[in-house]
Formats: sequence, structure tokens, C-alpha cells
Amino acid sequence: MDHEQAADSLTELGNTHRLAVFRFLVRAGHEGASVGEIQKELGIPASTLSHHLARMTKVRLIRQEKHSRTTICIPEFQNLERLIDFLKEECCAGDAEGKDAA
Amino acid sequence: MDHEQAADSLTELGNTHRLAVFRFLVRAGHEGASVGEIQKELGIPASTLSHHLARMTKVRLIRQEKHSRTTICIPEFQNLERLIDFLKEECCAGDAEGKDAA
DNA sequence: CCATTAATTCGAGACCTCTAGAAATATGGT
DNA sequence: ACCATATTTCTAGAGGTCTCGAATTAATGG
Repeated sequence: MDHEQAADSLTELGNTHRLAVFRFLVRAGHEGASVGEIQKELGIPASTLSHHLARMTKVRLIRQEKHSRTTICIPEFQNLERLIDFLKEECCAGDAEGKDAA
Repeated sequence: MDHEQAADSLTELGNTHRLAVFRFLVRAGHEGASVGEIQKELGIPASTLSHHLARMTKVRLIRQEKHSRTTICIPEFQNLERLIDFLKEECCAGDAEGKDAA
């Protein structure tokens, strides 16, 4: 994961609603959850929710699969792991020297 | 780290300039770097940089120590680790069941 | 067909962010 | 006191985000 991609993903997770949606989807696991289920759980108006889901899909934090009328949202676990690795590898480089200083 | 704090930190890291600043500071380690050094390295206008640094300080991604004329910026490694732990613990909960499905 | 359900797109208002030059502040040196 | 250095605060414009009701699209069932 490069700098730009990481920044984009971080931006999307940096919104309370989207973070809540993402956490709910992660709890839902690889089966994901439908837009309606997310809405029922989190109480976000449909159009607002759709907007947030579209943004998260664009940066591949989630993917959306359409099954007839319902849209299933599934977290892209690999990309979350890549993001975490980016934060660990790129951002914790200088921490080794002083880990005992806490 | 709670939901709100995590979202706030993620928002701040989700800006290219701020992410670049943060990565530079992490590379600088526990000694940190002065505002001037960051500016020289990244070529961001002083007022813009000051704005970004203030935001990062507010959410405690970094802290600022003033030594006479120069302001030293130091990453808050612990809070970065808390953020990474949040992402791992709160967001990867559902991933265990399907790690072999990739 | 028509109604219902599921979700997206449109449109508009309110608010926030980003940017950066100019002015201000603070400190140290001479 | 004066000047250079280091950084922040002020200000304003441009553009982006968030929100959500209304309208729209799409699919299913009767």
C-alpha cells in the first residue's frame, strides 16, 4: 500500500458514521451485511448511508455485491491488513529505539 | 482508544500532507524534528504546515515542545500504537473465521 | 400491470477543510 | 534598541464533505 492509498483509506475511516459501518461489517464477517441491515442497525438515513458506502467502496475498504434487490457489503479484510501494515511498517520505524522509554 | 478518538486520529492521518509530516516525524524518532526542519524537508508553506501541526497536536498524534524560538514536534508513538490496536482488535474481529478463504 | 421493497441518484443547504500570503508574536544575537 | 530567525495567527477564497428529503431506478410478488 502506497502513501496515497493509505491516506485515502484513512480519510474514509476517519468519519464516525463510516467507521461505525465498517466496524459493523467487520463484525458481520465475510458474509457481510445488506445496506438495509446496516441501516436498521445504525439508524442512518438511506441516502446518507448510500453516500458513505459508495465512498468506502471507491477506496476498496469494502466491496458491494448485488443480489437481485439487495446490496451486500463486505469488508475488504486484505486491504485493512495492508493499511495496518502500512501504519506499522512505515510509521513505527523510529519506535524501536525507545520502546522501553514509556 | 474509543471510537471517537480513533475516528479523529484517522481523519488527521487521512490527509497527504499530514501523513507525510507524521511519517517524517516517525523517521526522526523520539527526538522529533523542528517545524523548520519539517518545512525544509517537505516544502510546505509555513502557515499551512502550522495549521496541520496544530491539528495533529490536538488529537495527540504528535506533541510540541517549545525550546526558545524553535518548536520541536514529536510523534506520540503510544497513541499510534493504540490506534493500530484499535484497528486490529475492533476491526479484525470477524477475520479469524475466514483467513484461509483468501 | 400495479404495489412493494431495496437501494441509488439528485439537489441544495450548512458547515468544514485546505491553502497561503500578510501581519503579528516571541526569542536571541549584536 | 534593532535586526534576523522561528513560528503562529489572521484572513479570505476555493473547494470539499455531510446530510437528508424527494425523485428515481430496479426487482419481486400478487
